[in-house]
Amino acid sequence: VSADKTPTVYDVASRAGVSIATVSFTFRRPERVRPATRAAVLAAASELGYVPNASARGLADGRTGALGLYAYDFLLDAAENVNGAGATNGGAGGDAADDIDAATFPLYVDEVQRGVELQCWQRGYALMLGGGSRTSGDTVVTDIAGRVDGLAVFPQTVPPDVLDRIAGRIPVVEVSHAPRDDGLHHVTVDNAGGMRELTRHLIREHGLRDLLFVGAVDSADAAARHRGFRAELRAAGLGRARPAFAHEEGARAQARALIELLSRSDRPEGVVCATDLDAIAVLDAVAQAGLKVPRDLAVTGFDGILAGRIANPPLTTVRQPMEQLGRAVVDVLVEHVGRPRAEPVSIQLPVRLLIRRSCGCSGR
Amino acid sequence: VSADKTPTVYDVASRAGVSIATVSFTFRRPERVRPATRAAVLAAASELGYVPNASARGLADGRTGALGLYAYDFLLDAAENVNGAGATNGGAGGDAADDIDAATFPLYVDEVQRGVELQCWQRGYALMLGGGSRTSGDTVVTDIAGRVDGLAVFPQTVPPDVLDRIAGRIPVVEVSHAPRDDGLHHVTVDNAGGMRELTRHLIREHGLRDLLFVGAVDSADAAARHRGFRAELRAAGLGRARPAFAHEEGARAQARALIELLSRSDRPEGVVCATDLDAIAVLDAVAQAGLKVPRDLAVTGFDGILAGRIANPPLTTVRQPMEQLGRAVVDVLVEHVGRPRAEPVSIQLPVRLLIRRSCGCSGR
DNA sequence: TTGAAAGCGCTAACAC
DNA sequence: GTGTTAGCGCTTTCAA
Repeated sequence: VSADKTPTVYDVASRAGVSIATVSFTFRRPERVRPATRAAVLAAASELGYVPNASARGLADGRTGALGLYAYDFLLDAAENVNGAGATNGGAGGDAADDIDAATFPLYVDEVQRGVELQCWQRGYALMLGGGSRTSGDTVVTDIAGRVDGLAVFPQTVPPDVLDRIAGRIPVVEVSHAPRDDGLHHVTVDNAGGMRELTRHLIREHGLRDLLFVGAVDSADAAARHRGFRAELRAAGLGRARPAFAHEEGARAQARALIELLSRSDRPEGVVCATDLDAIAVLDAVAQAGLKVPRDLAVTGFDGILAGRIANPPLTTVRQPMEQLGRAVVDVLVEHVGRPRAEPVSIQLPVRLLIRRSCGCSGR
Repeated sequence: VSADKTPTVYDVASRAGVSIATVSFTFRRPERVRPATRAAVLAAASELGYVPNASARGLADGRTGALGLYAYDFLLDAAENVNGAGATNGGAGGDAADDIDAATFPLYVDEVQRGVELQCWQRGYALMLGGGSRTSGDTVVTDIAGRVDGLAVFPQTVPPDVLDRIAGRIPVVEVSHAPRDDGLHHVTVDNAGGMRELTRHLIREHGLRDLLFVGAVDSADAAARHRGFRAELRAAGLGRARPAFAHEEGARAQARALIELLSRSDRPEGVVCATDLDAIAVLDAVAQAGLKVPRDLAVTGFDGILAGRIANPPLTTVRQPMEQLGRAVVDVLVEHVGRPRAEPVSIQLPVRLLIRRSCGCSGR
């Protein structure tokens, strides 16, 4: 029944005895084709095993019907970092090598990605996932930008000028980043507010006064959290906070420094971390320093990833609505398809305090 | 500097004072262009903010540079099913509503997908994720098939005739399905062998003789597991096994029936499940029947998902190398790009027994 | 080394 | 309601 080449509209048309326009209409605007004709076309298509070529379609109508998410090498990075941190902590312990490692998956980005996927299906879009590594340069993100109607990127993942160029072509949203005047759309969460609430909990409910902030504040998100932390200290009259602790020399060096710090008699009463992953590393350091959480000090995270929940003790943290974040990203993109340089939109989602046990509460 | 339309090769060419062919060559075969010319083109491209149109490229050279993974509505389905089963079991318990639910994510498919992603990046391909729901019909999968150079699908996700049609156009691999004569590539694991090993463990190490198999055997995978189970019983001289237990009326009905069955005095000594998710549901039923695992009976799973590891007690199971599976899928696809009707390839990956506590062992 | 030109498969005016 | 036809932006012979 079939030729050797993959069938096109022309093949279907000639087999059905109609023009290619009619074939096209049959698929795009069925109601404009007489039922009998439509049936004939469909029959021919099915007999030939016709599969429309999306490239051709995209070229012709200027839309691809897909949204893009640039994943960078977060996944690979994450795996390395976590291993480096020696995160064998966590109540679940480590199974044999090839068992799933909750400290690696799912992470924050994975949950956001899931939200993006779900919402894409719902809005009738396909999702183009692109992944780069540090070595792949800008070609990958540009490449995926060339194949979608809208693109989502995580911050610090793509050079600003590259993003700007892409934003001139399709809508771009920067996930999880405070609005800034870069012509991109932004979807983020209330980092500062969440951190204030968490810090307040530590101060009011647990009477802690000497708190240390741990984690790099190199991203806008982390900076906002640090800001919220300090603001709340100030509000409580605890102005003279220790400087934020972070070690650039890598996870191992940071761990050592942390252990050293915690072993001193003037160790803080609580450690407030920029992320759950940071907190899990701290939990590890605390254990290595021969101390117990929350007995000897409180430790808190930020994000609400699974690893924090199965950590030992379970991490008190601030939960980000990651799936919602992902869904919101898609909504913004879909709303702006075809209008690349439209007025940038900013959405901020609320966060929620998740009281577990690492702060000293007796909850779960 | 810029016009209002997104720049094309023509714009770049005219700005650089060359032909479009030279622009194209500059990107595709830089070595064939004189350095000075190349530099001029690159400069023009960058000034204009040129982003190549992937649709046009795909149309012209017949390749999209992307691989596809059709996800169906596994994710949505899973969420529903699990909730329906009332799987509030598991040691981690349930946090507030918007916390992550380990019984929902990551599941088997999520881990495989992750392997697919990782390997796609590595091989220089983008990944097109398509998701359908029962209502979306075949259009979605056909649509994504039309935009990629190779497609991976989970079994029972796409009607055979649709798959066959697609396979005539691009290579298709059916993930996690025993080879069958359908012209598709297959990547699967040693389901029967893994289940035999697990069953043997129960019989030899724990002296169990009255084992019940729980779970639908409607998929080839599950069928292979059931086969392995029975084979091992037979080998141990325990031929008269109970019939496999599964309830079509939905998770709730199955739970009720299970509780009823377990409450009887002639309850089995062990329940061998087709999947971890099944096992977690059984754990739940056991608890509701007022019994304790493994004291009153053993329960085992299959897959090795995270939820089983943080279940209470931790699930003894057979771990599938899911990430590897995903990577293998990509490799097969990449190897066959451009050769849709090539000889089908079959790959079977080994599995590994994961002894935890639900079988009665004292391990972790 | 570079340019001219012929498509790739489909969509959407526009004409009939 | 259906057919004709002009592109969509890029790749790739083939000539120059």
